[in-house]
Parts: sequence; structure tokens; C-alpha cells
Amino acid sequence: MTLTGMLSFVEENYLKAIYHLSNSGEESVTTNALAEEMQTTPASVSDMIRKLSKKEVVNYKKYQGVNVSEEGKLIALRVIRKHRLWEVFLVEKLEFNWDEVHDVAEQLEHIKSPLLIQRLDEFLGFPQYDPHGDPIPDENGQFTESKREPLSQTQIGITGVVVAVEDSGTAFLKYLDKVGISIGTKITVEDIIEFDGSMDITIDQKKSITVSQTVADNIWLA
Amino acid sequence: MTLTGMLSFVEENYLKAIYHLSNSGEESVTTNALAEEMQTTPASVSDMIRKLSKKEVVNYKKYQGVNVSEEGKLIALRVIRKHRLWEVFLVEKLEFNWDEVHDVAEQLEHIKSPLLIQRLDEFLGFPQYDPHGDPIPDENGQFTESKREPLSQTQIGITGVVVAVEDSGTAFLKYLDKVGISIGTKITVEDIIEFDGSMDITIDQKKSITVSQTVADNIWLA
DNA sequence: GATAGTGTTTAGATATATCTAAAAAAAATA
DNA sequence: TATTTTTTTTAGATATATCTAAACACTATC
Repeated sequence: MTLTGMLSFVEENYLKAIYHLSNSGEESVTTNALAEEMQTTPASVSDMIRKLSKKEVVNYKKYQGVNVSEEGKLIALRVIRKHRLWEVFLVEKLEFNWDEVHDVAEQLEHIKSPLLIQRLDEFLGFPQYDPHGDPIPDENGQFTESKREPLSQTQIGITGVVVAVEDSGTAFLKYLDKVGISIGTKITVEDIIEFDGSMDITIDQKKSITVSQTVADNIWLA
Repeated sequence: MTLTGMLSFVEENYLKAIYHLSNSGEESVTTNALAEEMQTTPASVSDMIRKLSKKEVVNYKKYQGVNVSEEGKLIALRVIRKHRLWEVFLVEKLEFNWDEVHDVAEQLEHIKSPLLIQRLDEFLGFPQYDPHGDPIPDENGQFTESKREPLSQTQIGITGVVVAVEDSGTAFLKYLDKVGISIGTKITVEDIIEFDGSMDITIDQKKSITVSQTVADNIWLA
């Protein structure tokens, strides 16, 4: 009953991971990196890549790494579109916290119904960003890539607005809630500790805290 | 990663089919009937039943048919609950027609997130019936089974209100739209043709039409 | 440029869900 | 009751997605 070109859940997840790791489809992704990302073994990754390559959704030469083909990129972006639209739905309509949406959206993103996504988009008022600040691509995979940089690459004295944060882990988002950082928060870099890359920052011109480099890597400013 | 007792999509679908075919878990379901319902072979059904039996969600003795256990009934009813809540969402919020919701709900019913269903229920205002008039069980599988009978078993002269219709097929629901029958429609039985069981009925005391026995079997009145 | 080490792929195995074909059990019929 | 027919189950195969262990290919070093 599987339609031609129809990918399984697992295949869609691999494609999404390849897209993400390759920095939006440009760089080549190694087998080990993918295995780490997918929480599986390099052997399984090799098998799956061969399969995706046969379906022509990835470009692949043995031992040379892999990245998404044009067709694969569009498929990945459509899955990402669905993921982010569902996240908006969960937060805006069902009052989920931003740290509760990821796992549910990981399931909902695989529902196959173009009409559903079209109507959901409409119902939500055609949102441009998800609750973590990531842009929502349109049906054709187009989105406006706003220029933004990680907090960790900002200089002392610079003030920026948080436009996005990494959305994968609950723990990180709970931490941001605790210290009072969300999309739109104004952050000023007061000092950078060279030893470990941690930063002293001021939040909304009021509260001062120190954040680790790991944290600073996962907050984007504009 | 599969949690203990966690059923796959396919297993959930079998359980649901067994529950439906057994008249809400009372009668015994034959292998052939299940194969027909699941659009597969008796051999596949046998295999799956053995598996479900090992997981103790169905009661099964070889050659004696199968039905859901207490635990299996609750699982089936929770899947049905999800299916019907999603149908309400699609019709009420995303403006789907009642003949467009079934296939999408078949996918959405397998999403695993108790919080999602709790919030969805709340968001929809705790609906008691789905768009086809079927009752929505609560978290514990409880629902008020209203007394209703198929139009085909009604007598001449009787007037009833449509409280439910069979929801599985698009063609049937499109037909009901065409002739002007929906939930709440008043139907009066004018005549019953003994030869083929077809019926002359009046719709909302205005329009008169003739419906086949098959159609009459799939409309419930109260 | 040979070699040690790391990264990657293949070979072979397991579990799920399905199938066809054959065997076994139950039901229907003579 | 014996036999035929139908239903159901088992046996053996296929496809997906995974694994471990072994082989292979690149890279870095001496």
C-alpha cells in the first residue's frame, strides 16, 4: 500500500537529521555523526543511507559522507514545517509549555495529510516562527533565513534580542524559564571568561547572571 | 525503547477492529471476519492474534474465535476516544467535512501523549459525541450508550431523529450530504418495500426520498 | 611509502508484520 | 457416521529496521 516515493517514519527522521547536521543541506555528514544523532550504531546508519540513496533523496558516495538531494531537502523541510506548525498549535491553542512540545511534535510531524497541514496553518494564522523562534518553511520549503548568531559568538558590550533557542531538550528550556530568558528577551554581554567561555550577561537590563558556553551556544541573538 | 505493554500501531488497529466486530467486546470474532475487516489474509490474522493473546489484551482459544480482554477493551476504547476527539477537532476547528475526517483520524488516533488528549478534550469543550454521532468514551472507557436503532429496523409511521451514522466511508457520507441527511435530521418512515427492504422516508417533514436497505442499516435514530 | 589507527561498510542475525501454500481442525452434508 | 467443504492454523519466505562482529578503506604518523 506504500505509495511510490513515500518514506517511512524512520526514513523521514533520518532525512531530517541529515538536513540538520549538514547545516541546511550544504556540508557532508559523516556516518558516525548521524549514528550519534540518531542514537544508533554506524552499521545501522550505513544500511539506511544506502536505502535512502537508492530512493534518490540523499547524495552518497561510500566513505565520503552523505547529504540531502534537492528532492530530499524538500521532504525534510516539509517534515520540519509540520513539526513547527504543530508546536505552535500545542503552545498557542493547547497551552503547552515550550519545553513540553518537542516529543509530541516528533510524532505529529509524520501524519500524512496535505489538507490537514494547510488547514492547521490557516487556523493558526499562518505563523512565521515556532515557539522556539525557528522559522516555519512554506509548502515549497521556502523561508526567510533571518541573520542571527549564537550568544557565544557575541562580543562584550553588545546588546541583542533573543530570536531563537535550541528546541531539542526539556532540561535546557526549563533552565531558560528559571533564569527568565524567552524569545524577545534583551541580553547584554557584560564579560566573557576566556578560561571556559562562560559569559556574564544582563537580562532585560535588570538581572545579571553567568551562563556556560554550552548555554550560550544554544541561544541566538539578532 | 518500546515500553512494556506498549502496542504498535498495527496491534492497536487489530484491537480496535476486534472490539468493533464483537459488538463492544461481548461476542467472539472469527479469523475470517477479522481478515476481511483488516483487508489482509486469515494467516496474518492468526499470527497477530497469537501475539495479542501473549500480551493478554485478547482472550483466545484456537479455532474458537477471539475477543478483547478487560485490559484490551480499555486500550481499544482509549484509541476510539482519541479517534473521535480528533474528528471533532477536524470538523469544529479546521472546517473539515464529516466525510474527510476518517483517514486523518486513523493516523492521529495513534499519537501517544496523555497530556495532548487531556488538553485537546478541554480545548474542544469536552464533547460527548463525534461528528457522526458516536459517543466519546472518557479516559476510563466509560460512555453513555444511548438507546438507538438503525433506520432499517423502524416501523412505518414512526418519526425519529438521526443521532448517528456509520463513519467509515466517504462515499456514504457524501450521499447523505446530497440528500440532506445529517445529525439531528427528522426522518419519518412512510413505507417499507418488502421485496428489497428499501424505504420511502420523509426528511425534515419536507422532502420525500427512497433509500436502500444498506443505507437504512447505517443510519441510527432515537 | 609502509603501518597503525580510526572511521565506514558488509555479513550474518534478530524481531515485526506480512504473504503463499500446505496441514489440521471444525462444520456441513450426504 | 463418513465424507466433503470450509475455516483456521502452521510452515516457510519476504521486507523493514535494527544489532554485533568482522572486513575494508581512508588518514595520520613514523
